Order: sequence, then C-alpha cells, then structure tokens
Amino acid sequence: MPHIIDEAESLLQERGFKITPQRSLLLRVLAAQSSHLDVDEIYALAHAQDDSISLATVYRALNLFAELGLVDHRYVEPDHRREVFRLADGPEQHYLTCVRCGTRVLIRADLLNRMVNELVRRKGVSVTSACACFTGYCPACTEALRQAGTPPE
Amino acid sequence: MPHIIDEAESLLQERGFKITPQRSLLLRVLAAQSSHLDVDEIYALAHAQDDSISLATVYRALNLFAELGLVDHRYVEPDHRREVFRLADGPEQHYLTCVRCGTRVLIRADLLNRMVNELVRRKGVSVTSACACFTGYCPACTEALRQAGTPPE
DNA sequence: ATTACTGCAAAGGCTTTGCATTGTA
DNA sequence: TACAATGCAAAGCCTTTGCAGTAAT
Repeated sequence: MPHIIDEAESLLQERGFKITPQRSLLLRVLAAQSSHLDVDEIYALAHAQDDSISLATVYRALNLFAELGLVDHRYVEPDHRREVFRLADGPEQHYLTCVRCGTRVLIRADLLNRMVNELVRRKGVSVTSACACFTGYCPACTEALRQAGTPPE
Repeated sequence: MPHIIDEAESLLQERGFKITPQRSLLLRVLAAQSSHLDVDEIYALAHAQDDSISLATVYRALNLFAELGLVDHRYVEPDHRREVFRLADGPEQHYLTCVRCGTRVLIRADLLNRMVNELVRRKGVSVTSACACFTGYCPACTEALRQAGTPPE
C-alpha cells in the first residue's frame, strides 16, 4: 500500500518537513505492519534494512509522525510505560493482552465508542482521545482453562 | 477510616510481611485520599510526616501493596507512563484528563463494565483488569468552549 | 545556499537494586 | 536471634537533547 506512504510524505512536505531516506524507510516499515509495535521493534525492522539508522532518529520520526496524526500511538498492557505505534489508517484499535500466552487480542473501537458517547451524554464532557487496555485471557486460553476446570473469573 | 488500614495490616501479617512504621504511614496517607496519586505525591505526603522515609521505600511499599491487591494502580493521561495509586476500597475508577485545565474527571466503572461484558460475550475472552484513560475537556471547559463558539469536536 | 535532519554520545526522568544497617517478630 | 525492611547511592531503562556534521530543497 504505497498510497498511504505517499499521502504521509505529501503531508510532511506541506508542513515544511523534509522527506529523508530514514523517514521513508520508517513509513514503509510501519505500513507493512497490521498492529502496533514499540520503538525497539520498529528500530529493529528499520535497522535490518539500513544499519546506519539511529535510535534517536526513530524516536524523533515517530514523535513527529504522531504530532502530524500520521501514527496512532497507545499504551498496552502489561508494559504500560512503552508506547506502541501504528500507521493511522483505518479505525482505532485497542488491545487485550493475554496473561497466559501473551497474545494481544485486537479490539475494534466500536465498543469503546459507544461508551464514549454515553460518557459525553451523561457527564457533559467531551472526549478527544481514548485509550483502553485490558488484561485477561485470550479466547483460546479462556477455553483451555474452562476445560481444565479452572475458569478464569 | 482506620478499618481499611487494619485490614491491610492484617493481610501483611498473614502473608509474612512486617508491619513497619513506614508501611503504616503510607497506608494512612493513602487512606486519606479519595483519588489516585503518583509516587511523588505520595512520597511528599509521607515525607511531611516522617522526613526520614526514603523514596525507595515508597516504591517498594507501593509495589508490595499492589501485589497484595491492597492498592488499585492505573495509568492516566497525559503522563501515561507514571503509575498512580489508590487504596483499593470501593469501585474501580477511571479518569478523563482535561487538556484545557488539567482537571481529572472521575469516571465510575459501571460504563466500562458494560463494555467489558460485551467484550466477553462477543469475543470469548475473559478480562481480569481494565484500564481506560480519556483525554478531552471537563464539563466546565466543554461549556466554556461552547459559549466561545469553539465547541470541541 | 539555507535550513532541517542525522548520528553520536551525553544527559534526563523515573524506577529498581545492592549493600550495610536497622528493626520487627 | 533470625530475617525482613530500610536508607543511601548507584545502576538500569527508556527517552530526549546538544552538537557538529550531512543532506534535502
């Protein structure tokens, strides 16, 4: 999907930022992913294709992309402190992290949006961004535990 | 509410941990709060009553309390990396942080619980803990912006 | 030719840890 | 008396930043 990359690069240019090989590479790395990655993962993928790229550049580029709205960044369990990034195309995603196998179960935004709407109506607030992180058991582990007679709460 | 503190100390004892002046002080500090505080805030409050307590002890105590389920710890916007703690009595709380005035609007768990239930039903997962953080505008700022003709999205 | 961007290495924040000492049980 | 807990200072981890050199427009 080079389309998204082109759009991203156009935006960079419009805003007076330069299109560098490093930024292009990072956009390609991000575009090849379907879910969120943390900075180290992104750095590793980029470094595999250009071993001169520095971690500082990755941080700077991701922060820039986030400011421009090019990436969706959020925090996931269990390592809540580390931000994860994903190219901002398509609907928002949230995650449930399985404590048994580590799988991240993707959760579309529609459920959360309903909650947000109710929040807005009942509390009189307005919401610009929402982050929901869940810890629990993925469907497979939930099933496995049920059969083992140790159903999770 | 010394009741909660007594229960907490009993649990410590049951599990083979010792009741030290520092831990008691921290429990009292936490019990006096109605919403989540970060480590520095807790340290400051404790230090005001015992200026020999160290930050390391605060970290160790809070981590222990969290393991024992004595405190509810979560992450809030905008400083997502910093954990905040609160004595675990009463229902879970989530927060919306106002980007205009910094207020934290408290959100009871019931709305989120409904979402969690639907998640469980639709996805076949099980959920052990949930964290929802919102960024937006508090009711007062929402109203102020509406009147200024700049309604937030 | 400008001006932004990069890589490097150092510095910053927050949190954890090693160790000798203190104190609880 | 044992062994856990504390305070201190150092180390760890992730992220940001200053700077001199490099490259995009």
